[in-house]
Amino acid sequence: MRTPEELSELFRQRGRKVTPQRQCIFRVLEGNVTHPSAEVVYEAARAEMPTISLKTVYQTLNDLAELGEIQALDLGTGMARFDPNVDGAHHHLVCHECGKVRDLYADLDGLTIGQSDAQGYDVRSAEVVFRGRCEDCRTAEGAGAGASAGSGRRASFRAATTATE
Amino acid sequence: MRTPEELSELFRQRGRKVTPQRQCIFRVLEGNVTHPSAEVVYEAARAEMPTISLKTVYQTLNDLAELGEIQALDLGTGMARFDPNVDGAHHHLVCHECGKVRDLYADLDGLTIGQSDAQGYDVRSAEVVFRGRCEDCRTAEGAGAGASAGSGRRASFRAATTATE
DNA sequence: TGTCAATTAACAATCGTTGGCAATAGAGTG
DNA sequence: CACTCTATTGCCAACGATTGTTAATTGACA
Repeated sequence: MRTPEELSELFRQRGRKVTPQRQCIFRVLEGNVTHPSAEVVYEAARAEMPTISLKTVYQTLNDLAELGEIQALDLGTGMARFDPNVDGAHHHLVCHECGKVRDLYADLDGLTIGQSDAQGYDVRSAEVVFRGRCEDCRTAEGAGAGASAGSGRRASFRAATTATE
Repeated sequence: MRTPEELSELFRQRGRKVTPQRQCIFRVLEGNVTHPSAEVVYEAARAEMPTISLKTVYQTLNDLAELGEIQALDLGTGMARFDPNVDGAHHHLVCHECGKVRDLYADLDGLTIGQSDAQGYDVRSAEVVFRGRCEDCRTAEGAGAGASAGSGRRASFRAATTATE
């Protein structure tokens, strides 16, 4: 996602008006690595601007997604998550317990399929979602029995991590 | 997913009763590669058993998912899709236009991450969802302009296909 | 045969999200 | 500055998928 200033310019170019509400949402999203839901963006925005409405938040998030400045993610957590990081080459680690999401910068050059394998699909994107329990959930609750240990998992591509909530 | 007979046996073992409704749903799912939604299962079941209720369908699908006999998928199509194929090693091609899903049997040995990359997550599963427009949607509507052609995509793993709806 | 789970119908309720509406505010343009 | 037209707000209704409730009935299994 671009900077709030650049976004303002972009909105103007597209005939959209640059309102304080929208600027507020731009700021909330700037550098946000928590993959927030609309509700979370709403709360954060209200901290600065108590009268902002949930409607406007949804509206603006959709506008941004339309412009390709953020990505709406369906990670199976029950609600849309919005990711200002549109750098493409990253995927997601999702905790099935608390819903926490972490970015996974992975060397997934291999993650494309040839036309012959695409079964006629015009493939535009490939998303990988890794699911498991995050460290917090593991240490917090499951103090006793530890069945897993992730025995045979192989590391087959390089990955670099990035924060999140 | 096992055969209806085996499922019946399994249900009895678990103290669940084997009702005609459940058996009907077992049959609907047997060999079903269409990744049906609950509603679709409901319709198919009603063909055989007109009085079956949607509630029972949801109940039974959840039971089967609990037992690991089917997998509930969230493919971003707005509703849960149920996959009797639990063979693990396959992923999905989703048409963002009509929602059609195709199995993609892919050689994705590479699709595991090492403990060091898992950021403390106890990773249990990795799903890959490829999104695009299916052949039907492409030929049907987009007769004229064809911008794409999927220029630079590389084929980097073998994939075998499987039917779907 | 008897018990207890399962089913049914009909309906309310949930949750995330979108829509309508009327009134007001305010951004952009001239 | 003034005008216009979009945006915002508040409030509430509605959506679609799913789950819950209730009470009455059915039927599987021991």
